[in-house]
Amino acid sequence: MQVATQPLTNLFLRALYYNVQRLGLHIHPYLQKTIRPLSASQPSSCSLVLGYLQLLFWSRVNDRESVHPSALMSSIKEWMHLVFDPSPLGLAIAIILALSIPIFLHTVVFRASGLTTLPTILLIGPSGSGKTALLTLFERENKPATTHTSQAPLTAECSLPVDTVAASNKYRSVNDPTNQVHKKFLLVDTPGHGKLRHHAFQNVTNTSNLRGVIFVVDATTLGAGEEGLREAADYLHDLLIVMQKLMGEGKSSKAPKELPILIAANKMDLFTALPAALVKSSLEREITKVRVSRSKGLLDSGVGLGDEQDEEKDDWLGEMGSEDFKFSQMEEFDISVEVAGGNVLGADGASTESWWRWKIGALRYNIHEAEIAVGKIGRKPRVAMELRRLKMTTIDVESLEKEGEKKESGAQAVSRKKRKTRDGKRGKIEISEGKEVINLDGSSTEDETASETESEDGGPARKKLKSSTEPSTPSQAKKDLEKIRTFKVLKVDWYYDSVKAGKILPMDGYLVYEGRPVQEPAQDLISTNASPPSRGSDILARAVADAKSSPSTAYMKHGNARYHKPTKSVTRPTHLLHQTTSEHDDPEKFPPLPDYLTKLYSCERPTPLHSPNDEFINLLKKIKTARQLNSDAIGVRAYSTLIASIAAYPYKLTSPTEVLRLPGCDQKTALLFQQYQQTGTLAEVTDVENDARMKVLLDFYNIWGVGDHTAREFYSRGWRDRDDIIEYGWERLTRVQQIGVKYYDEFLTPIPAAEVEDIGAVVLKEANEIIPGYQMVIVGGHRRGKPFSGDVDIMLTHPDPEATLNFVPLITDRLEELGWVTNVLQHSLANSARGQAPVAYKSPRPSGSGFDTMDKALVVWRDIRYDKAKHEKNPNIHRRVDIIITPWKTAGCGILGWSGGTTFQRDLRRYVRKVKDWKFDSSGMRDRRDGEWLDLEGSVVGWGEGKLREKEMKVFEMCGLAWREPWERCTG
DNA sequence: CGGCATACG
DNA sequence: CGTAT
DNA sequence: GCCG
Repeated sequence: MQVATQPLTNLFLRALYYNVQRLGLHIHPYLQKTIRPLSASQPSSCSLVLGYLQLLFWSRVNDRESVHPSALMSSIKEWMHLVFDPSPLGLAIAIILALSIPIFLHTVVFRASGLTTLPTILLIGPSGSGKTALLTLFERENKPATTHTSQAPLTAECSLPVDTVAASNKYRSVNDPTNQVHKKFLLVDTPGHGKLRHHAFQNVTNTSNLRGVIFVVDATTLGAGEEGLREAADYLHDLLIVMQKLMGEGKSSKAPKELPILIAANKMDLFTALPAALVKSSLEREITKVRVSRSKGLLDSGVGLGDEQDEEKDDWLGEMGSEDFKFSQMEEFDISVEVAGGNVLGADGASTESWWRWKIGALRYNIHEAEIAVGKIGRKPRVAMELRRLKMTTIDVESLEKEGEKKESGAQAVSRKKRKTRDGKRGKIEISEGKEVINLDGSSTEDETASETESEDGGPARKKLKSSTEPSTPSQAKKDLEKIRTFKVLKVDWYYDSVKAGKILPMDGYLVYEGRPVQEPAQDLISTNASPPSRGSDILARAVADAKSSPSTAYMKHGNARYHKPTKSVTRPTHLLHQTTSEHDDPEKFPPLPDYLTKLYSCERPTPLHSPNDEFINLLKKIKTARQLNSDAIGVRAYSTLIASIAAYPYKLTSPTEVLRLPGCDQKTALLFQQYQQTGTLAEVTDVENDARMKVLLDFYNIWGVGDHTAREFYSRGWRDRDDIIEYGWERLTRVQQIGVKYYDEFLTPIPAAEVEDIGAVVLKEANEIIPGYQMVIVGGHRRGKPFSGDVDIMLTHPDPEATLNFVPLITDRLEELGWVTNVLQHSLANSARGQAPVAYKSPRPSGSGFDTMDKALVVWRDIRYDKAKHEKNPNIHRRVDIIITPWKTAGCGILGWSGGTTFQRDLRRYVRKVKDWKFDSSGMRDRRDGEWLDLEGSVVGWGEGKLREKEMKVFEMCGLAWREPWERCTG
């Protein structure tokens, strides 16, 4: 389908292009969706940027075919024929249409041209790398005369002739989007000599409309240990630092939104040249060295410890605390690094294709150049969301006006509220008593919003805008475009009507949103409910308050890309623990370390539910969650380990040195404790809690069915709260996610222990109604002694292996019929399946169906008992319940596997792997050497009272582990 | 410098 | 990729 | 982030 769409798309885009030309505009692409100009002579009064336009266009073409056979229609008639006449193609269109309805963005953007300076690309590199030759080559490849300025650095105005571009992308269609770029740009050569580097760096910071940097290196001089490599790495390191700082500053208007750098490995035609991949890795390795030596130099220069961290942070390239430098670390600062080989001179002529390709990418138009967007969307919050997704930050002029007129709770807040009530009304979630139904009805949000606009958001707000800023004649429209630097979103009808009229119409009546572009990376200026520091709720006020209250002062002072885009771990480099000699630090004075705390695996020690250091632990858990939301799985693992370790420590910690004794804890942990001891909190925790993005991610992450990945995914779509999900993404949620959203608050409500036991009793009773003789153990957090649980884990077992086989559907069906279970989120029956076809190549298991079932069902539960006199509907809240079925013979493993905290389980598995070379999971133990099932608990016979506990104890014993009560497995 | 628990839907 | 411990 |  994807393959088929491309050519069809272009047909329509070309039609659009034609019309835009008639209006005296010219088209440019956005998001790599575009078309090739039909004629070389383009009127350059305006340019047009398209975003996913084809969808809009398809639907509009269909909508309007009969409605107005306008200029638009007649002009694209030829393509309409092309497309619709052959029936297979017509069919394809219909299908595509159907599929694309739910897709959101329908934005066409264009801007007045001639306002901005030419985009610029800098040529930087050590002398002798071939920069000047490259510059000359690029000039030669460009037809128009180039002008040399005599001052150094050398500047050349180049242009990208369409032909050249197309030729360099032979494998691409001529209509390919990527051909649409700025056709003229400046190429600035900079001196390569070491002494003159600051010129180059000044260019980086001072050039307006800087689109990219080409760092030229001579690939023949980059062998390991060669001086050329060292010099190049040195230069590149400093250059990247400059770029990083520039990007980090963010708000200082000069900084581009992204700044790609191409490392052009020159002279690849020579056989002594290093391949591009090697150039990359050698440079990374060498920069790692440079980075270390630079930071050493700083350390030695003897600044105070406190300042030193900050100083260093500014001059440290890439990811804080990382051992190795990788170019990918620059992405955190929106700097993409590409290494590509080529040669300027050579027997077969120059080979610079990959460089051209990069350059085309760098010169592509983007939305930040745009001043007008048109689209199908008609309501402000929606516009705000689309702009968020495009990283286009603006401040609503309406809110600015309000600010000017002094307070009055902002219009934005009102419209926001309105939207929320509308959501309620829309009622995606319906309850039909008894059974609850998640309504999957996909009744197009799009159409709804489009038609609503007229009546709802239209009126007063728009008129107001019109009176203040709207021009009344087309020519004035253009003038105003150039005067007022605002970003406007218009309804697409403005475009169609303009086409119809054959001229640019005034924008009154079409304006959906108008905003002033903002430089700083403020995230939630337009629409948010995250972080409401000022209840006044005026957008601007909030923006300011945000900026003030936001991350800790250190953050702001060194304003760093990490603030808004912490993709990687963002820790500071580990410093040595500053040792002060006080009595508290005397190791002699520490309480004796219990022997179990010398053990590495948390399953080897008792870890109670509460520890004297709970406050510190809770802070560490927050860092752990932050690691999770920032996709740092290893960080999560590390924090889990050290949390489990501290949680097992029975004394109140008194000094950082004391922390160092604990397994899984080292310098970094000690420093954190020191900080906690001195300030009562942790800087990273404070930062995270003040981070609006993290708040949103956490809220999403708390939805059952949404993990960290999906949380980030939602965020990247521009969604900022669950209402956004419901309004813009409901149809795209999975069924369980919909349930998760629906019962969001209820699932987060703690379940008192008594209720947990009550639920367990109900499940056991019903199980015995089906097959008598069932036994039940409540596992999970409740078994560990938690007074409140997040969910209920019920484990059922039966002495008869036949009884537990495929029992899960029986019990869930029954509970569902009775009404206790309102939804089944998930069934697991794989162990049953595996039981039928066990590891065949080994000896048969001991009699019976050993590995038959360890099946489970994850369900939504609601108590069916309530006072019907008092309530019309069931007032009980929904609970998450896991029903787990284990066969008797592995019940000990099952209970063990479901009773410990996560870290306890992981460590148990690591332990049996290391000590016994076994593999544990809750359905049993296997030997890693032959895959054979091990009967650990077979020696426990009978099925009376206490036998299950005995079986569980037996498993500990067989593993060589001391028995730990369930409430000693609280590893967190 | 590699490894970090394990399984199922 | 989500869930469970 | 810590361990072997």
